[in-house]
Amino acid sequence: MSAETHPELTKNQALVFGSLSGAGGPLTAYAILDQLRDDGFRAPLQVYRALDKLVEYGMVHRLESLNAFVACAHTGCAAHGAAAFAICERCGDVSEFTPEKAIDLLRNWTEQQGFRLSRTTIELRGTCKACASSN
Amino acid sequence: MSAETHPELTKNQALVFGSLSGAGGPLTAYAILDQLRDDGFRAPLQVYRALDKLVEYGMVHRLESLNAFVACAHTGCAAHGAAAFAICERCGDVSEFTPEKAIDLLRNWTEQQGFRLSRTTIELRGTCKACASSN
DNA sequence: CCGAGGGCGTTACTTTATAACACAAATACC
DNA sequence: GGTATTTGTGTTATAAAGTAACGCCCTCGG
Ligand SMILES: [Zn+2]
Ligand SMILES: [Zn+2]
Ligand SMILES: [Zn+2]
Ligand SMILES: [Zn+2]
Repeated sequence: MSAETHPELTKNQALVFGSLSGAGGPLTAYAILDQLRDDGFRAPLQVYRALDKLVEYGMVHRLESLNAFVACAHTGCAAHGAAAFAICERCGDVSEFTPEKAIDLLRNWTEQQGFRLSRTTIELRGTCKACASSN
Repeated sequence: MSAETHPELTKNQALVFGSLSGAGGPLTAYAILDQLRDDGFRAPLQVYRALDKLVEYGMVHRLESLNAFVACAHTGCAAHGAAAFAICERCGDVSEFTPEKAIDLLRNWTEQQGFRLSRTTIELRGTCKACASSN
């Protein structure tokens, strides 16, 4: 897994990305730091610096409502400008999807307002199917 | 100003809401705290507790990508289940709007997934018209 | 060789948010 | 009225998330 079409990650970036990919879900910066203590990580900045780059490359998304980060589910999200996330408040599961039409509508609104859009955050909170049935 | 159709605010809730309404834009919890020192506020919890209720009542929205709070622009947002925000990264201006269609599309997606939606966060970052023209 | 830029490591710090405990006021119930 | 329950409150202390500032080491293009 992980056919890297990536811009040459540095060692720290690769470690952080590995940690996030392996997690199969969102992690906070401090959780990543703890995971990487054995690899020589000592301070939050080491994590944040790597995360900044990974987000810039579209390989990692920041979940604003969770103060956490998650590996992109699409092996490189640079393609689709924006993504959306459904976050289960029961089990913590996060599904990334790409609601193109909804995003188009939002972009249309911004254009009509003369607002120059640079980043779109869409996060849905609720209960996932599994958790809803195991009521 | 402010035709109160409100669920009987307590003193602290009213103070916090007043502070936010008067600001004409988003404030962090700590900024509110500073504004209310003279009214007897001493600790963040006093602000956060009031904010929790105000958000619950739909009178205040939390801007996740800003860690800040803003008074609802529609004199009671309980009506429309979800709102969206365009946030100018230059001047900090925030416009609240209600992209019903986009929200419907998102809700449809969740329903198809069996995801029970409870809260929707839509935040658009970019440059507002005024700031974009005064390049 | 040298200078610029990028990544790195470290210390210290700021900002944002909660836990825990105790008391007061309102509400509900008999 | 008296008593339980809930809701709001004030305070101290602490946790969690994010950044500033500094100096070092590379590497790349002169
Ligand atoms: Zn993605
Ligand atoms: Zn779940
Ligand atoms: Zn609103
Ligand atoms: Zn602006």
